[in-house]
Amino acid sequence: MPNSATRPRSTAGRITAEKIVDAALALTVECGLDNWTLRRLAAAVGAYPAVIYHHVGDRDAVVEAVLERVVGGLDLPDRTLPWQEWFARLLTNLREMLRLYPGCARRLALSAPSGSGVEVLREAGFGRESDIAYHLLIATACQFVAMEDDRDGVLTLRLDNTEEYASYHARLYEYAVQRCLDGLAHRLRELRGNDMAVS
Amino acid sequence: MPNSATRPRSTAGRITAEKIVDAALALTVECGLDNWTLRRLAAAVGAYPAVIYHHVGDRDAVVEAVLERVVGGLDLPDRTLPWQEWFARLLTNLREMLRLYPGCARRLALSAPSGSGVEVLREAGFGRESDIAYHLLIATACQFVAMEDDRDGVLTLRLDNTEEYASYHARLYEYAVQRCLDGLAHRLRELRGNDMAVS
DNA sequence: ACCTGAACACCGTTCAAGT
DNA sequence: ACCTGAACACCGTTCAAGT
Repeated sequence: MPNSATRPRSTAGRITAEKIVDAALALTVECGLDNWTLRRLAAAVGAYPAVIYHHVGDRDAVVEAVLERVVGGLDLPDRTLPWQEWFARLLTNLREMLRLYPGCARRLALSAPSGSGVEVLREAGFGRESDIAYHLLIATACQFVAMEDDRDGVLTLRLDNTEEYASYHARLYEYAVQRCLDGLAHRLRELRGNDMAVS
Repeated sequence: MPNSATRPRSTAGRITAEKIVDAALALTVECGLDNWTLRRLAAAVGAYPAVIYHHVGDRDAVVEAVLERVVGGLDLPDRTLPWQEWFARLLTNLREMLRLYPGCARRLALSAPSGSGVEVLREAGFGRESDIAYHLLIATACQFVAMEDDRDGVLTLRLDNTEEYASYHARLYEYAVQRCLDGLAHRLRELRGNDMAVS
C-alpha cells in the first residue's frame, strides 16, 4: 500500500476504467494533458501505476480516452444556418470547450475529427474541396487554441498582464477564424465562376 | 571518462558553446527539437551533462540558441513585390526551412518573431491591424508546419503512404496560406471602404 | 481477474570534488 | 575556469509474485 503522499484520495469501491478516465480528465483540467504523469494519475485514484495499465493501457491509451470524452461534449449548431454562420458558431463552441482541457486542442488538430461539417460545406458548393476546406477550418481553430494553451504553460509564474494576453488571444482567434471564412468565401466565388465557365 | 557508448564522438579541441549548439542543431535535424535529451547532446560532444550547463545553460537555453540559429538562416523576399506575393514567398521559404528542423515551428509560432513583414502590411494599408495580421500569417504558417512535424513524429514506424501524406500536407499548407491571404485581402477592402466613408 | 511492490532504463538538474 | 562523477528526484513501462 503506497503511503498517503503518493495515494492521497481513497476512492470508494473498485477501480474501473471509467474512474481512471474521470481522474485523468480532472488532472487535465488542473494542469493540462501533457503535464500529468501516469504515477500522479495512479495516486489520484488510489492505485499503483500497473493498475492503470490493467484497466486502460499505457499513457497514450488514457490520453485517447480523455480526448474521446472531450469531443463528445461538443454540440453542433443548427443545420439550417448559412455555412459561414454555422462554422463561426461551431468554432466558438470548440474554443470554449477546448480551453477547459489544455493540451487537447493540439491532439485534435492532428486527428481532425471528420464530422457533419463536411456536409455543410458540400451543400454550400465546395464540391470536392469540401474535405480540405473543412480540415483547414478545424485545424486552424485547434491550432490557435493550442497556441493559447502553450502560452499559458510558459507563463505559469508570470501573473502580470495575464488578462491582457487572454483578451489578445481571444481577439486573435476571432480574427483568424474570420479571415479563414472570408478566404473560403472568396474561394467559393472562384469555384462558382469556374462552374459557370464550364456549363 | 564516460565509456564509448555514452561518449561516441571525440571532438578535437576544447568544448565551446558554439560546438554544443552545432551538435544540438544536428540532433534536431535527426530526431526533432523535442526528442533529443541533454544527456544525448552531452554524449554527442563527448562531455558530461554538467558541461552543457557550464557553457550554455539548461535544456531550454540550448533550445533557444537552436531557434536563433534556425531563424537566422531565413532570407526575406524582395521588398518591391506586392504584399501578397511577398508573403507567399516568405511563407514558402519558411516552411522549407522549418521542415528541416522538426519541432522548431511550434516554438516559433509562440514567439512570433516580429520582422519587416509588419512594415510590408502597413505599406499595403492595414494600418493599426498590421500587427495582428502579421501575427496571423506567421502563426498560421508555423502551426501548419508544426502539425506536419507532429504527424511525422506519430508515424515513425509506418512507412506506407508516407509520400501521400507529405503531398497532402504540402497542399494543405498552400491552401491555408492562400485562404489566409485571400481573407486578409478581403479585410483590406473593408478597411479601405471605411476610410473612404470617413474621409 | 486484479493488485502489489519492486525493478529497469531512462530523464533534467545539481553539486562537491578534482585539475 | 573547466571538467568529473555521483547523486537527487523524478519518469513510463514491465513483471514475477501474491490474493
